[in-house]
Amino acid sequence: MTNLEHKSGHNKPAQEKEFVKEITPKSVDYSQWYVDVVLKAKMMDYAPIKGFMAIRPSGFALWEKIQELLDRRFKETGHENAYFPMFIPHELLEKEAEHVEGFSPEVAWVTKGGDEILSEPLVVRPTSEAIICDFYSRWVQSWRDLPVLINQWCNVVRWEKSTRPFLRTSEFLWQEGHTCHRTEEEAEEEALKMLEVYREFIETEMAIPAVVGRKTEREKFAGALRTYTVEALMSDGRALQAGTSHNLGQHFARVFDITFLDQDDQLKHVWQTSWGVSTRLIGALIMVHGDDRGLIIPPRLATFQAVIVPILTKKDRERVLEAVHELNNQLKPHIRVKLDDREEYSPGWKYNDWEMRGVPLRIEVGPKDLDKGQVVLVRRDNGEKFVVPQKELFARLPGLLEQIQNDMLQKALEFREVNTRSGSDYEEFKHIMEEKRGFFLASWCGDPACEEKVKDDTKATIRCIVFDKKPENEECLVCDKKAKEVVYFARAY
RNA sequence: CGGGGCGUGGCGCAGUUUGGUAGCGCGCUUGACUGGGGGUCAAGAGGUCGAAGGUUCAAAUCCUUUCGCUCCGACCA
Repeated sequence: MTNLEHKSGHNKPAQEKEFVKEITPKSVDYSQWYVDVVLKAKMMDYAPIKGFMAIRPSGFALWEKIQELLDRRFKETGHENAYFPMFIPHELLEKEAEHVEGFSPEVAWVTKGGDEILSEPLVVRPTSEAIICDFYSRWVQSWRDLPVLINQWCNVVRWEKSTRPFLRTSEFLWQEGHTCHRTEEEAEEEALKMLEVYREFIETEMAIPAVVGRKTEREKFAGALRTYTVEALMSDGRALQAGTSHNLGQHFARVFDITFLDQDDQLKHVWQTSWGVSTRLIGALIMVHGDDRGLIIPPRLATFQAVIVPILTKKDRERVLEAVHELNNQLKPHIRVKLDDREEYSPGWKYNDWEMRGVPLRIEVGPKDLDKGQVVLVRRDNGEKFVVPQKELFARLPGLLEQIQNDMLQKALEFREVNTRSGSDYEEFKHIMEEKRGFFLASWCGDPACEEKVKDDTKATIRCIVFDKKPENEECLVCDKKAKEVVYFARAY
């Protein structure tokens, strides 16, 4: 009941007491820390329905930023946005056998419209392959109609048994790209291209280093030929699937009859891909960068990159206010800045509040600073505090924000490297999965039985099969057969 | 779906063992003094104790049923 002691404010070191007391320290209870952060930073609130949530403005702003930055990349790679219905006739979902088997346990049903019982029950989309393929079967006739490169931003519903804010909710927001191609090679290229878009986005904008690879049969998308994945390591040593890209092959094209007449006068099925990332990315952001004081948002993704906190004393109130308003106006064209000139909160209160919300940089301006022609800067990521002459501020800010972004990535990268281990000793592996977690790079024979055994023994799963890397004459980590693949193991969310 | 924890002012909790006038902290309101790391003082507002049924002179407290949340597992973005 350490947790309760903490919450009621007892038995805490004096040092900690100075800071945000509503947040349970990571070291005490990681899950509780996560929940405290999302609630206290006003990212979300629980809905009156299990597994559902409201995404509050400060959480949604992150999603908007993610949308903006990703959507730009989708457009650059030739994709267009569209929108498809939220409801899918059940018979459509049923067409692809593997697909329906994978999703039927978690679909939500609509059986009534008003007072009338529907003759054809509908399901709320858990993903849109089925309904989109139904459209594509009509839209695609000729090789001239290919490729189809469409994306949609929407919500989906999966009736989950256990849910956690952002990481797994029954309804979540995402984007799903759905493409059709003339050849297998082209589809494969598309699937890998979008995987790389995700990886690059997550690393560049979110400052989260990610490993990419292919999913095993056990872990792949229901109905896909191959599934590729972007995996990130959270600060508790568990892996999180941050994005997926599927080569669907012709599985859906066959059952939905998506055909085109090729130049050689042959009627052929298209080759398809689908790929997506969700609001789960927000969960990843929190768990990769956050600390005991709350969120830390990388500057490129931050709604506010810097917050100006004036120190308003009775005597100097007017001139400080005037100065910060001017500073705010000067900075506005160049960085996303917020002036917190509320007078009903003390500066110290604001420091804690903005730190909890993860604003990358704080700019303090008080009477002493005005006298000396300077401002005080405090970095959220490492707490570093330094004085900058006001004249230099303008020139230094962009570089400083970039520095913070880089340092955050570097820190996450180092964490991942320290927590990526490898070896061939199964006992050691079990021990590491139990004690330290993190990624474990090892060789695997390809037998699902070994994969299953690992899961039973350690709760870890194969997160992905590493691209272009084959074991050299090694045995499988689990059995004594010859290894075929190099894989990352980890306990996952 | 299994196992644990929890439902009491907006939030966090005490009170339940042993039935007897609903309490504390934070937040909120008003005012004054304050203001460089969650300020101080004063005066206030706010609760059918998750719901239903039962036992009793009397139920937050005992009994039965039920609903919800949450954590951990099994299943999944």
